[in-house]
Amino acid sequence: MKHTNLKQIYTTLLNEFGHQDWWPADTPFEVVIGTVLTQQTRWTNVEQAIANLKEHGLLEPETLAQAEIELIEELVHCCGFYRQKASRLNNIAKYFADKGIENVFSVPTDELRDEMLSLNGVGNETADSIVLYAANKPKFVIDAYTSRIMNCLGINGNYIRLQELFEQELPTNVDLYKEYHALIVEFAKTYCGKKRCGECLLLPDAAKV
DNA sequence: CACCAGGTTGACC
DNA sequence: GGTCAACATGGT
Repeated sequence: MKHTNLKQIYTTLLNEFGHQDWWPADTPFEVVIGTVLTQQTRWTNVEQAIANLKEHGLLEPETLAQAEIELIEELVHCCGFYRQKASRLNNIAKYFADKGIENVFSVPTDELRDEMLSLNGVGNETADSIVLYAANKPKFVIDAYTSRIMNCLGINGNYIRLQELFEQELPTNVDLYKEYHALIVEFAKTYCGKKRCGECLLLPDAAKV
């Protein structure tokens, strides 16, 4: 079994890129909306869609839940997959409007994760992003970049396996989880293309123990 | 013009 | 458990 030095890698990334301070949003519910909109989509497009929703006062569970699907489709069109995203957002808004966002978030971490997973359009990464960045509970977010980098370092495994690896090797800390995931994304966007794998500045720190 | 983006789902093996 | 097409716009 291979080992990595995930703490060392974190330090390297932080020194290289500085604090990312994710997730950019005014409210927790805006984070929830963002997690769905950003699926397979550039963040600049998400910002536009969020601005559109905000203009129409649809960045709250109650109003978004009652909005016309056609209008939501129009506002999130720039994010792609706009039909499914519109209906999923509307459905998610109904869930939060019905339960109350404070109530939704005031359950134990794993319970919240399961609740989010039960919503259509919310898979592993989106559920964990909501748990971590909207509810401020400790769940390490794995994404395609993280998997790619770990594979690059010789660590393979499915989502849960990689998540357990990070959560076991790192101290349970919300701010650390937030910053680490953000740093991985910023690093990978520049240095780890799907086909390209440039000189990896992580390799020295990822050496086997 | 081809490829990719801060994925998820349902069908199938 | 894993793989795959479908979902769709916008940037390089």
